[in-house]
Amino acid sequence: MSSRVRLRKGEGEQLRREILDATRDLLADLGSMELVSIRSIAHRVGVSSPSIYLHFRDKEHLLYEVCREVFEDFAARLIPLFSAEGTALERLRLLGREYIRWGLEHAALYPVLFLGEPPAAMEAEELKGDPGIVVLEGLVALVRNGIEEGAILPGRSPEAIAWAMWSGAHGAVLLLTSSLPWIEEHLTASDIEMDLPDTDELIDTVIDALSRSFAAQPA
Amino acid sequence: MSSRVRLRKGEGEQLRREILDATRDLLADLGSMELVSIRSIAHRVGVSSPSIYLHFRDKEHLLYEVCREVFEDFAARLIPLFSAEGTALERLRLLGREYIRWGLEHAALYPVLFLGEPPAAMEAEELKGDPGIVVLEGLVALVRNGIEEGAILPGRSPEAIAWAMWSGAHGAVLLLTSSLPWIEEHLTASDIEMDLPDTDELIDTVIDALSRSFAAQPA
DNA sequence: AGCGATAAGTGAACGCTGATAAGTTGTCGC
DNA sequence: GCGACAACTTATCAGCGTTCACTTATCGCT
Repeated sequence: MSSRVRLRKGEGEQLRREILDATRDLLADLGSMELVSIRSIAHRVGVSSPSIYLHFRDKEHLLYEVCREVFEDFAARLIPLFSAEGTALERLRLLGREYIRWGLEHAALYPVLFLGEPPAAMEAEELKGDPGIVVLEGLVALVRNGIEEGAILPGRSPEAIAWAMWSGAHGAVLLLTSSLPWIEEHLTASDIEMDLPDTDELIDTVIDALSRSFAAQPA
Repeated sequence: MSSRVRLRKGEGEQLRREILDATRDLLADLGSMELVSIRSIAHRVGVSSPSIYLHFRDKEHLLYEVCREVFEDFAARLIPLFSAEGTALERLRLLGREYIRWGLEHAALYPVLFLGEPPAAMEAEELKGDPGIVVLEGLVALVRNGIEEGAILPGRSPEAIAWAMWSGAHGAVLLLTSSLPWIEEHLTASDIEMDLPDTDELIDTVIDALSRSFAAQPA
């Protein structure tokens, strides 16, 4: 309850920014959309809860906007790799690694970004420049490129190959951030004997598996 | 509000079963734990909401119990495949396919089962026979087996390979059930041009990618 | 048959949530 | 200095998970 001073007459947009920042921070702290309440956001900003609704239609839109901003960072990290050096396959490996790394760094936000869907009341226009879609398009293009230049085996559609790679990276991020931690914890609590994979080795294995199997010539 | 008749004195456990069934059905209908309220469960069973608490400590435990029952079905479908015919690699392929198929069939429950964690107040003992853990152990054992019999390339730990395969299947199920549907819908709504993968081809591609890349001899 | 014990279930309430409507207050242009 | 409007608050609503105190029906026992 920072007891903000009321903004001057044309400066209402500043509150919008403060709300977005506070929401992003709370989301990263608590790791789940449900735990972030409108009231807690308002409290952190130092404002009453209905003030949120002066700038966002509802909680869903606010969270989507936050996600979209974080997605911009995601896109900024991945898009340069589309034109990195090396063969298309090497660029795919880089991309996969960076994707997983980014996902692990943003463990709390990743599920919100990649498992939820955009608000139902979202107009198609707003979704147009969605950074996630842009990266996906780039990935498919990169695979298509790899097939054309002979680095990737033909036979499968570029979309299937791209989505298969996405599947591997997506699954790895989610297993590492959501399943592995509690399995690890509960194994030590009970007396079940079970070895768990090393994070880095799992990442290497996923990347290797996906890239090797599509490579035109065995590495 | 079916206005149930009150059960006789030793028959209280029947309500427990009715609650579990109603919860499973509601969960499959609505596809999210948050949308299933204690009150809606109670209403469907025809009982007042505090009655739920006569049989379950809280919502989390109730949902975990439902998940655990569904997990039993999951385990029942997968465990036979551990001892199916063919090489370890062929069994892994079967397993991967069945895993994804099961996930797609239980699209609403899959995220609840595989993304949430068990209740914090769960005692280690209760988690002991968790069917998910059993299947995971079987998967690792199968990979270890495959390495020993020379069907799977050594060099990576069995845990890393097993979890890499899990990653691919996990990611494929989640992408197919959560991302692909709304991407598809929003693409047609806006005028973005983008091809999407065919479901069956994506599954084939993921399974092929993961199994081929670990195979000792190229298929 | 009647009574005490207990299982089965309910009604009302608490503090939380997202959201809305109506009201207040500060600030700007004229 | 006054009207208009932007910025923001207070009060409120319905619904959520959960708890407590209460009722009611059934059982075993004398």
